[in-house]
Amino acid sequence: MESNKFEKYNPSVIEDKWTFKWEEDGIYEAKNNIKGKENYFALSMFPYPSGNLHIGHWYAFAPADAHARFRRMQGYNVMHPQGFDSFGLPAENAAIENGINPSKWTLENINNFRKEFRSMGTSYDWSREIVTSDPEYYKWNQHFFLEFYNKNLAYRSSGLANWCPKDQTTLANEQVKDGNCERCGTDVLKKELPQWFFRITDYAEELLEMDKINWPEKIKMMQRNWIGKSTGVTIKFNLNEFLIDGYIDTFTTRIDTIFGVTFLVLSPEHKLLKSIVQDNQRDSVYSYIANAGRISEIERTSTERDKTGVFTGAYCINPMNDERVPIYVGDYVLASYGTGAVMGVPAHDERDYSFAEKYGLEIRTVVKPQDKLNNIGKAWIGAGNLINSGNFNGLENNIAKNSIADFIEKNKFGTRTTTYHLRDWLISRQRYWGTPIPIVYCDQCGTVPVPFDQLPVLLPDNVEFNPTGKSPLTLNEEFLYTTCPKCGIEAIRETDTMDTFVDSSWYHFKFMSPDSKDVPFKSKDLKNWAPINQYMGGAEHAVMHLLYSRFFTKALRDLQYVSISEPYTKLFNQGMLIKDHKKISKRSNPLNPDPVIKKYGSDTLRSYLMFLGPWDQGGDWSDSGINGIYRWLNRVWTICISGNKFQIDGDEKKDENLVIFSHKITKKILEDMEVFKFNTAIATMMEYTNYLYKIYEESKISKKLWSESISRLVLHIAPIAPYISEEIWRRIGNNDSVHLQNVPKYDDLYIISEDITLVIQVNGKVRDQIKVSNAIQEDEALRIAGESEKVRKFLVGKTIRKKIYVEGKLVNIVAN
RNA sequence: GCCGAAGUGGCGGAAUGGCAGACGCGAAGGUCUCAAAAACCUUUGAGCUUAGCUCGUGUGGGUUCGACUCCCACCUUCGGCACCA
Repeated sequence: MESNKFEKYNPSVIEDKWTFKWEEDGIYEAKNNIKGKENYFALSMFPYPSGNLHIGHWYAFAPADAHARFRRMQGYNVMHPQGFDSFGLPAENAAIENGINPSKWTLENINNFRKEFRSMGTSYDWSREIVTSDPEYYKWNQHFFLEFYNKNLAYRSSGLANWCPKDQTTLANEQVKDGNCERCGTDVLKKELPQWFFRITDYAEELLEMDKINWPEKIKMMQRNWIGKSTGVTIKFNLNEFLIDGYIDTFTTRIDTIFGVTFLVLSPEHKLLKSIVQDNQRDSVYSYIANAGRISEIERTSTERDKTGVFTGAYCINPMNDERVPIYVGDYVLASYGTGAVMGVPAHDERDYSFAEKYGLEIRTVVKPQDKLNNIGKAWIGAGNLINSGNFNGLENNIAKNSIADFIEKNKFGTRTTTYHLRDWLISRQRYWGTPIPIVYCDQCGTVPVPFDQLPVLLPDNVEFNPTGKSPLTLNEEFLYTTCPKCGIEAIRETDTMDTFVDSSWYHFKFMSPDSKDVPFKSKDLKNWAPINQYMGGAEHAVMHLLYSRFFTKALRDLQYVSISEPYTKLFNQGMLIKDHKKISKRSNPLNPDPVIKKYGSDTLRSYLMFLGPWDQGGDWSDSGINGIYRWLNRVWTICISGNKFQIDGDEKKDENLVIFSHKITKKILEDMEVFKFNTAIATMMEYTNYLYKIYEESKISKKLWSESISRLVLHIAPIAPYISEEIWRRIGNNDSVHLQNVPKYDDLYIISEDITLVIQVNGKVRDQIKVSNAIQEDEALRIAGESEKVRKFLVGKTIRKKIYVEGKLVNIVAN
């Protein structure tokens, strides 16, 4: 046994110690202002407290924390807060299944999460914590709801809503994926219900403006597609023959094909349908409508399904040529888009084509295909010149679009129109665990908003959970019955609660002003912190949370609560962590961090997750790979802790090489950390460790340089592995936390070395490498290259055609 | 069907016009040990007539002195959207 054997790296001891100490010293609590420092708000999308943190959570939060720590060490005054998006279905489902109180269940989970977040080594400022199910928080949801209501940004409307039969609630359009409930995957149905909406469509145009935000192009594209702007013409088809002063509006982007209309199709929900249907068709039309209401959304919108429809017996008039056009009902036409009615142009629209083919309707070509082969057996949707189109014959169809639109507007047949795929945000949920909507219904006064000074409308505690499709709050008489704020007679409350995406639409502002009680946030705080400098989270929120948040910010701006238009200046989306080719999830592919932490410690787990690959592309977990990181941290520990065996004066050449290398790795690491390339930053730290390890074994370096190099290494590691770096930092003689230090510096003077390696190629293949001075000139380089024996070998019997010189890098001799 | 991203050793990945495979895992051999583990050292893309050479970044073409990198076409995988008129 060695007598002077140094202490071994023991993660569990040092990690517990520093978690406690950091908390005690409050080193991560953000001051609103620090002289000479720029504020920096780094935010991870806050979690739903679902039980315990799994490694998927670690993958989302640990690299984000490392980046915030890096910014702090760059000298920013960083705020990196955390909170809990704690309203939502799982709590209520747990209550239904196991009889646990949702509030209790939620608070227990939050306690787990807090504890586990601490053991992750996060630098969160817990003094700003947010819990959305806390009345102190959700009263502001109600407050904003009322402000929206007063500004006509919130309204109640009856109509067909997306209905999830399993979760027993309505859903917003954004929360239906492929016709399934985004949460549970159940087929979504349509249900007629009065529901509350936020008028997000008022902001459709502004939401399309994304030039000023630094977000991944992918997310911007998804939002653009979701908003789905299209421009065209709404044109009226006269119904006088059947309905006095009646007409049907249809929206089209292809007004150039107006002369090709041979039928009209109304959606089964179209409001004029029942007034125009003729007696001999009434039975079949009514049974068709009834049937359309029964089938699920996925079935109805499946592109594979045959187009079906029924003739109504009625006709309308095409204003452009006064032709009589038969009107059908067909469920391939959606009530929710455009006007809920389409003009059928089978020759130039694939859907209309298959409908016409099925029902034997005329297919009239009005745009002549440039390539005649393309007109066989399907619709021609390409460009061409107009035929069969009256005065517009011969025009190129894209030009005709304009001319016909002008003509239509001049003759008042219709108007140019812009439509959007985006629908208003349905926020009513027929569930308990959410923010009560602050509205009272009075027989005398109608819909009455709860006055601001009566907020919050508290969510009652004792409620029967009985998922019947009615909000559980309807069963709580104490909640349900109230008096009208206006006239004082008995009235009932709105019993639906708000979509939990309302909670997360403005939470970032509350972090800036956590103590504000009388107003949601103080303008001074907003001035200090808004907008968020760096937002980090998954791409699954592209058209939900991230869209709602942008809308909310703009609405709050127009209500003069905030002065910014975009909440998140920069956005980074991490990829997905997979294991065995499957997504890691609590149920199907679990990966529990506890045994990993027990065996290796938090630092190793954090570092490994960042080392797996580029954060934005996701990672592939392997149980054996983590060994490498653990070995690395042990090596770091060894070279830093194991005492002073170095000479006062080192070897001059070795010292110089180490200095050069040190500055090089710092440059590389700083560049990589800046843009979230943790994997290559760690690889560089490993290279540096390996280099130092060799020196450590030889012991031939000056003492001063050695200790500088060790410090440099520890400072670089600090954001990635906060515990081991803190422990080493203190042990090598520092009194302040490593996390309050500045990142190491580099100087290009050291990086540009005097010698460079000149690569010499013959016909593009490397044949020699020669060390030369970095001041070398072209003619000198070419001469040296030509003299190389290795190069000459490949030039025998050949004629040199060309010589290429890339400054300071390479010579290529072309010969044949 | 449409839009987007990606495809590199046994594996995760690096290199974005100039030495392909950094860094790590795994594997093989060695040192230490009674032994094992750990640790450390060496080797590790394939092939060949092995001081060296040839081939090699999904497939096929192209641009270039030079291509993983740029252009065209295709294949595969993964995301998103999908009867949006």
